[in-house]
Amino acid sequence: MSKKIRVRFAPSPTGYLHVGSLRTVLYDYLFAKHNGGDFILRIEDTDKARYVEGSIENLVKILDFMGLEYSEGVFVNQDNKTFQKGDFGPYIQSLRLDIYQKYVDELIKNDYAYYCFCSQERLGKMRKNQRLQKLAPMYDRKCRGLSKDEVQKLLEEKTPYVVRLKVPRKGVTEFEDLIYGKIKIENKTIDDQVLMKSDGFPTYHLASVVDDHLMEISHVTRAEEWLPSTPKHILLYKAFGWEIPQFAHFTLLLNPDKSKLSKRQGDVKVEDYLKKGYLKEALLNFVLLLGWNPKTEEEVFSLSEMIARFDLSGVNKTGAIFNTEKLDWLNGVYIRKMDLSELTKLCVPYLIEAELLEEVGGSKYQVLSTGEEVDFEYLKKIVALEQERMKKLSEIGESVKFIFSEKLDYEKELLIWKKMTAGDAKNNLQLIFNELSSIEEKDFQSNKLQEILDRLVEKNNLKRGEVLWPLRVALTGLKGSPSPFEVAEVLGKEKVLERIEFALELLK
RNA sequence: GGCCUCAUCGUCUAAUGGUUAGGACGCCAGGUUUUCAUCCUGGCAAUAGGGGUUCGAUUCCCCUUGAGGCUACCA
Repeated sequence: MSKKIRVRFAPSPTGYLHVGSLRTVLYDYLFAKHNGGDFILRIEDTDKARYVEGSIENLVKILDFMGLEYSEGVFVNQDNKTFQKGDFGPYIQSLRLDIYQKYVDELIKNDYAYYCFCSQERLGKMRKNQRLQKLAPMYDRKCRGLSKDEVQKLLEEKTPYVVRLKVPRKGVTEFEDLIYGKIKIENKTIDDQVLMKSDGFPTYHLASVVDDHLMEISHVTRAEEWLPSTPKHILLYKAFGWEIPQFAHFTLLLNPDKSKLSKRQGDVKVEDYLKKGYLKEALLNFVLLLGWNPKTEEEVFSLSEMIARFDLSGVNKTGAIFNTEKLDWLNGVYIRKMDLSELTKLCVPYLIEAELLEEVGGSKYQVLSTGEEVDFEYLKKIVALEQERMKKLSEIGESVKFIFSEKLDYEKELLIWKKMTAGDAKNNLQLIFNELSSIEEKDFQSNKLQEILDRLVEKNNLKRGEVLWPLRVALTGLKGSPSPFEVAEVLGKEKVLERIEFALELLK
């Protein structure tokens, strides 16, 4: 019977969720769920200076929105206050200071760690010199040789100190990474890492090892940047006499110039992408594929399909450039697949933001340009016009603006199709106008209008384009748009006739 | 500088000793369509370089080159 798989996502509350972290959480989550394990959220806030107010709440909210549900960790209640749950105490490191203190004392007692009283100033000078001499900057271990009495004296004098790991000077530390394979590092190249800072907070290294052990994490999963410090962690597990968990390091997401994905070269916040109108499904699916493949040619996966299919053997060792071209395509795929009501719900905020509508309550909306009141059902029809061509939700305002306009603005030449003359266009529009005038409002439906106009084309021995192009332009004012039948249905008889009259006027 | 890691089309990737090096996005061309989009068909496009090992290397080994990460009392 193998040990229960327990995986944690352990972000620092520095303000927002990075898209790279989104991929890491996704992999964490999928790995845990695929193996029937536990998925846990732990907040690593051991750096007071970098803490950003509200970021824990924000993080929890976004994981929740993404559907990446965890069973232990930090939850946010309705008053927006955090609380913890689980068998292993608080999952916020700043609330666990006494625990780390206890373990650090144990380390010192057993001679695996030591007090260091060196000032930051001395350390800085030391490193500068090392650099000048082309040496690797490393702590020179000055305090490692302090006698018990000396330490005692300095402690009594209240000299500020940190606690450092006593790294063996000989030997090799190695481990088997689940993604990278065997990693070997000579101990002499490992620095005597600070474990406890002078403010009484642990460093990442200590806190994560202690917590991963205490929370019974079976697989330590994190980004590649942690690969070089893993031997330090192994040394800690050994010093404590603890079982060493499995490690899996995931590659970084990259800028187009292949450096670590950063703010300077584009958006990195998950919320930025959500705001732009990317669907969570598309975003998840996209980051999934940035470093994992199913070994088949499938590419579109729902969350539950991902859980069923994900395994570490499909995870790559090469960092992937975060290039959103494919994300745009995937987003379109998901938009087209989406239920129309759902899609419309998501589009409404963008229509409001584009200042086309205003919510008046009771799922009624007011059209700002005309003052008309419309309902949700009507908005569904409008969204349906664009469902096939939309790449991002944020495009909806611009692309359906023509529906809401009181008066279209276009060049009259646009009404003329191919080799037609202005006169032809005018005649044809007149024919259409006459025909549509005689139709009842209730028959203003896409398929009926299509029949009627097809008949009109045939009767007058015209080409379809000679009728449909001028009509479409008259109704939309656009070079590219949905078909005139669909637009006419949405617009209704009165507006259709108005717009045709307006076009006829232009062609005079 | 030291340590660690990585290297297939522009991008995401498949192929772990034998394939015309496959797919997807993007791009180009054609078809469908009144237009745009969708959809369909086709095309362009890659094993960083050099040595080995082998009958045979994208694949295994070495070197070079390139790229990235780490090198904090940040995570």
